[in-house]
Amino acid sequence: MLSMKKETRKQEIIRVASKLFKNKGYSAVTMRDVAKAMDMKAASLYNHINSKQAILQDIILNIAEEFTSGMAMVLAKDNSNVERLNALIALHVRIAVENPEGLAALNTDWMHLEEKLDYYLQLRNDYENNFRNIIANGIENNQIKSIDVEVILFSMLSTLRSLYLWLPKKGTVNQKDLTESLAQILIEGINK
Amino acid sequence: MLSMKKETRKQEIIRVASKLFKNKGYSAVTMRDVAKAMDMKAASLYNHINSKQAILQDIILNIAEEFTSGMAMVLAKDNSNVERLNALIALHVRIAVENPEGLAALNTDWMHLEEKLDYYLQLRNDYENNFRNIIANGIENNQIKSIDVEVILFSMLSTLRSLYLWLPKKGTVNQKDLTESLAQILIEGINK
DNA sequence: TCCACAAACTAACGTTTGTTAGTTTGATTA
DNA sequence: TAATCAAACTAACAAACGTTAGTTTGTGGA
Repeated sequence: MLSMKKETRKQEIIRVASKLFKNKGYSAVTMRDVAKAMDMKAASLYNHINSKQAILQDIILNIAEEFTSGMAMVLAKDNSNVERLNALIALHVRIAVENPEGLAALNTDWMHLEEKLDYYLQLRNDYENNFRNIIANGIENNQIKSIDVEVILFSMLSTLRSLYLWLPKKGTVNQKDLTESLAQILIEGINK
Repeated sequence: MLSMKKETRKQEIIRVASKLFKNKGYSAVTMRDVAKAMDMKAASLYNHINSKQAILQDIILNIAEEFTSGMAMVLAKDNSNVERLNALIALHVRIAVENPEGLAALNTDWMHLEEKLDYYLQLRNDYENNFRNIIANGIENNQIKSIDVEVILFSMLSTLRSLYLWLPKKGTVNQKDLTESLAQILIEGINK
């Protein structure tokens, strides 16, 4: 009976809210907007959630922690640096396919986290440091071209972090194909 | 006496506002925030600008039109497709260095354009189509690897559009070096 | 049948929002 | 000196904001 649980009303509100957040951003979405999308009155939302801010925290921190544990699994395996980069590409694709709306909130509304802002920034910073170390290690060991580490890092992260933006356009995505195409482009380049 | 004009009060407000928009987003910035940053009262802003919305339009449309004319210049020259991609990388770097705050508004707040939204989307769509055609042409002529055109397009655009995010971290940037590193990564890849 | 409880409701609150109207100030020009 | 004008001000507005309090409704178990 694994994963047969029905979505609670709270989870439903958070899911609907994250869809609205994706379109207009956290600040431009009102509790009355969320309520209308749920077909109820704004005050009724508070039977299920504590505050607007709590919705944002739930959305963003769940994903941030998913990235953190994903990175931990990548580092746990004894793979080459390039294989690790491939695994990270797959991680980003998987999360983007599963929850593009949540990723939108994470990418564009993280600065509206209040009490949890520092915690989020810590997770993001740790993640970037781990990513950076893999690239730097690859350069040291002559597996990756000797280009500015920061430029490589942010070039890869920019693409991977923007996946949520154009992934929905493609209807049902073949996750494996997309991962392979991205790996090809990000690692081997496009020049023939 | 070229380019000796002093910044008008209106331009100053728009510049200050775009800096605030970059940090918190258009919706989360109030006219009183802008006023405080200008060291005046909110009502006084209206001696110089017509509305909050007009500020956003000024910021975004100026940049969008700069991309449009930049693309036109790239297409005007009789270059190879790969050379054209290089020129577009240089275009994005140049605009990002000149006006990272404005680019932030364009990338994250374009959906809050009201009357001008359709016009903006038309410019963006045209730009993407031109970019896409260059890549498709390169594949047809065997200059670019035969990978899904959409994946290549959005991989490149994601990186170029995110430049404003991490460019300020690097202090004074050597525009030429950055352009070359990016071209290397985006076109030749990072694998050795 | 009665009770409990989840989940909706109405009504209202204090605050903040973008914006307008009318006024004052201080420097430049006639 | 008097007139002009850009650019600031004070005061206020109606609307929208997140949220709270207290109440009603409908369903399932004792």
